Amino acid sequence: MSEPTPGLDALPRFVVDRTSPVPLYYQVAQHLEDAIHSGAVPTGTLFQNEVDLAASLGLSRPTMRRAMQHLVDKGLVVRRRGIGTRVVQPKLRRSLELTSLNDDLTRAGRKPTTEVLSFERVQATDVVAERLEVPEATVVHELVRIRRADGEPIARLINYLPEHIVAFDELDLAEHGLYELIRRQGVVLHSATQTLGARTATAAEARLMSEPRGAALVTAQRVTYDDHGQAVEFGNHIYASSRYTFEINLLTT
Amino acid sequence: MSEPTPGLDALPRFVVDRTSPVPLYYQVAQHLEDAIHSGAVPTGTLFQNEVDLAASLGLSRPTMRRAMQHLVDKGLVVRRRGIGTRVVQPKLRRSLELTSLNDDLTRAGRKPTTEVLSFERVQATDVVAERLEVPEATVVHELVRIRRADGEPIARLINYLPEHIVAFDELDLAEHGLYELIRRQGVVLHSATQTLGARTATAAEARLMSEPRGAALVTAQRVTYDDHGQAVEFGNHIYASSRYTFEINLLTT
DNA sequence: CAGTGGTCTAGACCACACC
DNA sequence: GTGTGGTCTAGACCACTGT
Repeated sequence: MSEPTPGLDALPRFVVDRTSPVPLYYQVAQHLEDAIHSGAVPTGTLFQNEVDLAASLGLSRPTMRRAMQHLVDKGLVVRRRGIGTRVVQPKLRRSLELTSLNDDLTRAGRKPTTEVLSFERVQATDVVAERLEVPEATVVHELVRIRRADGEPIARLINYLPEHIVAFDELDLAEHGLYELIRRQGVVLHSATQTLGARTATAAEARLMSEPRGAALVTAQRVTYDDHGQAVEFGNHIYASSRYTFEINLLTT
Repeated sequence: MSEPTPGLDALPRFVVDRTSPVPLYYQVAQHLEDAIHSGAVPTGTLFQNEVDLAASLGLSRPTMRRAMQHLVDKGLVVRRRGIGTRVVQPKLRRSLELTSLNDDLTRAGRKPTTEVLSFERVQATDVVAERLEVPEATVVHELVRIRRADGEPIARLINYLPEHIVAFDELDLAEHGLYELIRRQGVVLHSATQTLGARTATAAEARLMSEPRGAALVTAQRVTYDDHGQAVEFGNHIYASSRYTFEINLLTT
């Protein structure tokens, strides 16, 4: 078995900034990540061992290890006892994140627009109450939006939120992602669980999404929780499958 | 703001086994995780501070911290400087993993069966070649399977694998998950990228999946990489949306 | 054997939250 | 203030890999 790139690694000059509030391990990790993504350290490269690397940067070994571990968690390198640290395919830019569709589209260089179809207070149905973990018939906010990219309909988003979460209005919603607005109120988002499926569009949905009759839609149901384990949002969404797919990257740790 | 469960935490008697090959931090993390999942340490509980906890277990603080960090990574607790470590809703049993459909079904208590429709060596089409990162028209293995649960068709799985990966036969495939067979050959799976979408079934597909004509199918395309960044598998799958959905749990860190 | 990463220790100082 | 977690150090010993 021949090594893809057996070369030892001489990292470009780099010194940490000990006056910066940014942790040293993070400065190092960031630097190495940039070097990998820029192609300066190609796939297959074997790093110097961590002891020498720590010494040459004037850091302790635990700090150096922490930087390395950060890269492992991101899937950028693989470490093996007795072998070393090797750069792997930098394919996974980011692991799965809790992103809003808004951000996804912006990142893809498209211009998302949002139309708020309705924004009302309603009594929670049994399904909504169960997901949000509130008593049935509790008053919650229901908001329905259409998200378009370059004018084309991408998704119809229906969200339910507990009353106390909502401190914004239609105007804010048309301009900002829902998560951004929630976070802005000091809510710390912690986790989410999402279910993806498919079904055929009803006639009304097809019209709304500019799709042919009977078109296949991607469906998504998502519940988001804050760091107290409280459900802060339940979403029930449909996506035009001809214009949007979900990408999921994962590590096999 | 009143605390959900203000009680300090008195952990049940527990001593680490210093003769075990299992790392101490892992023993501690496992013990705490069990305590959380069993309900012995309910949601909202505030842990003792890590210094005392370390002392009471006869461990150093870094080791205790490492155990804690493990729980944070799993989404079981939240830590805040100046506040403490709090148990959150243990909803996320496991984050997103690279599981085979086989395992998913077995875990759900259903009986998966696999029928191998074909298992041949073919020349890679341009799409397949691109995903597997091999030259066009390279010979690869193509295998087509139907996965059923309790007799009902759930998915049609089409996979392409580089020739050197395949050291198993149809019989193995009918009994074991594909990933299991790949791993058994010493291949270390590292990461995968998956795209989920939807489309309507063709007449043949509808028949195969016991679905009505024009039914919506969930589509999935997945490429799996080993720890050298080599693509080891490309899958192009369809799922009966009436019988299967994808569940995705994620942390917002 | 020599070289690698994996684990663990016993301290230190700092930033932040709450009283 | 006091108490919490966050960072960092300078060592030590071990387990695994390859020669």
